[in-house]
Amino acid sequence: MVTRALPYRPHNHQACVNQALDDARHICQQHNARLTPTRQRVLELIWQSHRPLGAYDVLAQLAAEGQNAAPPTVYRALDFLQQHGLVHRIASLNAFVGCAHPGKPHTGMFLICHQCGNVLELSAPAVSEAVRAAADRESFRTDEVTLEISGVCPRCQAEPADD
Amino acid sequence: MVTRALPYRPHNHQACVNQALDDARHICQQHNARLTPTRQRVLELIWQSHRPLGAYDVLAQLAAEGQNAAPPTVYRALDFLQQHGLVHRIASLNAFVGCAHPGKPHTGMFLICHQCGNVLELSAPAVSEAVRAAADRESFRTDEVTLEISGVCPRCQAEPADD
DNA sequence: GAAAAATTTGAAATACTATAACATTTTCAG
DNA sequence: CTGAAAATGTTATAGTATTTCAAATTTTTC
Ligand SMILES: [Zn+2]
Ligand SMILES: [Zn+2]
Ligand SMILES: [Zn+2]
Ligand SMILES: [Zn+2]
Repeated sequence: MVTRALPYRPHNHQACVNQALDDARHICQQHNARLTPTRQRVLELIWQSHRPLGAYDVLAQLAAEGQNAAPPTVYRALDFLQQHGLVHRIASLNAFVGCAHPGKPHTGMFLICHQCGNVLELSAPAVSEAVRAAADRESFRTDEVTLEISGVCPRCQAEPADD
Repeated sequence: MVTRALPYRPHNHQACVNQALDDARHICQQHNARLTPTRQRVLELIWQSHRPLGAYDVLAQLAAEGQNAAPPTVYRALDFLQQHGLVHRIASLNAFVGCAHPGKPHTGMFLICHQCGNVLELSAPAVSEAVRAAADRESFRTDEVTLEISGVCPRCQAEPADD
């Protein structure tokens, strides 16, 4: 298992980006999918930090770079990246974040710090198991799980809390 | 504990509505909050079924009844109802559903059938516990949990599945 | 009960998020 | 090369939510 940096701790983030791009190239090759320049650029923009980015934020940055971009440009790229498990959509924020465990099957659980905005994606088998069990008990067939925890990360808890 | 009807089974739904209104009156009294006519009407509209309703659906129905209503009218009422734990927002649907356990503290877990659209709100202590434990392990302070399961309810699994 | 304060509602505009529809270009297999 | 498939460009529009300021209503205080 690859150890990943904690989003809210200072770290060599360029390593995160490089890893994400490597993973993406790998996965797209496996899937016979094309990581076109736009798709790759959107992925890079999403990975510029561990904070979820809105589609229109991505759009603004693409436009600033002189790219001919309209909303569908971004949404298509994001759809593609989601489909191949490279980014996740955070429903409670209407925003997108890079997947921390691409390739591995996982049901994401997101710890969202509403102070610093960073998101940590956990894979918590015990939680997934409990969710599955609860759904089973109702004879409910689970297709997708949205699990987003909003709160305060350790780093922000320690800080003076300016607001 | 009060037993509630299962959303996707035929039941005397008027009882659900009456219960919800009774609960609302009770809770608002306890909170020294005013269940004004608009707020009550919005709650009734939300409770017209166990399917989440979009804010603009509520708006359309209010308008059809001749009420002078604009988007803020509805969003204000929904905010109020959420604040007092009478309705929940389903982030993955941008829609609102009546709370099945008003008054009792609970972290909702929603089983959303994407075939019939009905939502069952579970209180699953084992899941809540697992979520809390996973967050604790990361020293993350949990404020809000969004847990939405999309899938197929027992009734729709049994049916021929027309689509 | 009247005046002041607080809460709620009305109304218009606007911001933000996402998709539809169709034309054009690029890629790739045969 | 050529035709089919995939990806992108472009314009318009749909859907969701908030900002702002004014007016009305309810509650509190005197
Ligand atoms: Zn990083
Ligand atoms: Zn933080
Ligand atoms: Zn019912
Ligand atoms: Zn169903």
